[in-house]
Amino acid sequence: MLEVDVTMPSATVEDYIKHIYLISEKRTSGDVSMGQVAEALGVVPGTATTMVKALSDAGLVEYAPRVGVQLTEPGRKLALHVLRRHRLIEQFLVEVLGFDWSEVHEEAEQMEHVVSDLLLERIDRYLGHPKEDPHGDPIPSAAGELIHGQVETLMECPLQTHVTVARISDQDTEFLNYITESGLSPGVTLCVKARSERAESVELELIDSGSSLTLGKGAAVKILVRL
Amino acid sequence: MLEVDVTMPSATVEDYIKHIYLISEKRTSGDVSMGQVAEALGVVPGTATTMVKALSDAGLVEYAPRVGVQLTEPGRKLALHVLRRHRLIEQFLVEVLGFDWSEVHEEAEQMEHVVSDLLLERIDRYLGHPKEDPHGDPIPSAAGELIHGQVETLMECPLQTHVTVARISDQDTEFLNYITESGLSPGVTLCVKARSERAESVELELIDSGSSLTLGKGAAVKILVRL
DNA sequence: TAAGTCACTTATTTTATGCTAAAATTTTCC
DNA sequence: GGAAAATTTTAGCATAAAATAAGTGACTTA
Repeated sequence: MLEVDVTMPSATVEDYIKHIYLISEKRTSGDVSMGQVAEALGVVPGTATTMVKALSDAGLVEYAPRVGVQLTEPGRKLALHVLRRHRLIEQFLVEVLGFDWSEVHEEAEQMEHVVSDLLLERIDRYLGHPKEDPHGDPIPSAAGELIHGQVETLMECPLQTHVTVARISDQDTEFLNYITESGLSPGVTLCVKARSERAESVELELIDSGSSLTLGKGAAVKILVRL
Repeated sequence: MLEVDVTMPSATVEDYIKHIYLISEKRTSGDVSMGQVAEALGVVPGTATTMVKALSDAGLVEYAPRVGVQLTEPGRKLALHVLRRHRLIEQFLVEVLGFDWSEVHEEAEQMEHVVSDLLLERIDRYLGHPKEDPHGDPIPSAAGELIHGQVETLMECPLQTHVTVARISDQDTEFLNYITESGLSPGVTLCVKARSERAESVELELIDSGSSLTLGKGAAVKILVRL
């Protein structure tokens, strides 16, 4: 039986926890499915099930068979700690060593599992305690708190600016299906081209796909984005 | 049977090769014994034998049973590459992030196995291509060359200055035994307090042990030190 | 020169992590 | 209600590196 040591998590364990966190960040519902975990980690579903059960035994996640997985408080702490390492390293590589932001991910992916807390705090201090990494993602604090960039609805956010879908504040399946079909899933980057208060509509451009669409006010206020 | 992949050496393989290099640096004879390897790596002799045979199959070392092990050219290249990573990282931690030289070893020990060549060269450039690490050890070049700090005999080196024993230029067992018993092994730090050309002798103080001893010219010229 | 000792080698196991493949089981969706 | 999709289970494999313990060889010592 697979066992996980919480006091000295392996790189693999850290990666599982990190990805579970990142996936649940993008979701309205609390539970992350095994399929999503497996895909994120690049393993077959059976492998993910085994590992997640081990993580559950270690107290890092709560796991409900056939429902999904969710971080416990210790798990969330670990995830944020790994993310802090990753993002501070990326920021350091870009700011200090002149890397391009597109080059740093792989490097940070390796280093995040070996840098000590001491080194991390030195890096943090050197950078002047940055709040965001080169991709604009927030850097969790040493205490394990993450200040989300401020979130606005599509009716309030600035025009002609790249924003990222953060959350859909509606649980209705029909609506969520429509959102998914329109390509407005959390994490997608878009730009509000125009907004008409009179017509109660916003015109969007999806950056990744290049497509455009128009949304009514009722829908637009349910879509939260961050800058 | 244990196998070693030369194209992507594991941290363990890198550590074995590094230690074999470091041990043979300190020795006059070319061969490193399994006992020394085992002790340096903190494993039982049987483990060292198995690993060294695998390293031999991979072409990184030449191994003669019951005689010892010696790096091949590819092995030496790898050793110097690992050492370059280790020492540049140490230098970076001290110079840029304000670490104390006594704190950096453990950290570098971990990082030396994950930093990419790209990152390493950025670090090197940032530091202005340093020749030595915080401990005074030479940093091998990217091409795999190591410029030894200049070496002088105990009859030529400056007085009242801390120097490190680099090499004993004599193969005689008796003499080497005497050197060892006197505490003058390579790596030991000492200071030449006085030198008398007339009496053909030098008076030494061993920094680590605090003890003193006097050597005749004949012996002193065989002991090479670096600043 | 025989006996003993110490270092080393060999062969075998053990431990630790993770992974796959494929069958069995649930859920979900028409 | 039955097919399809997702998930879990079972069994086993792979890899990397370590330990154990018995056997070998070579120097030492009397």
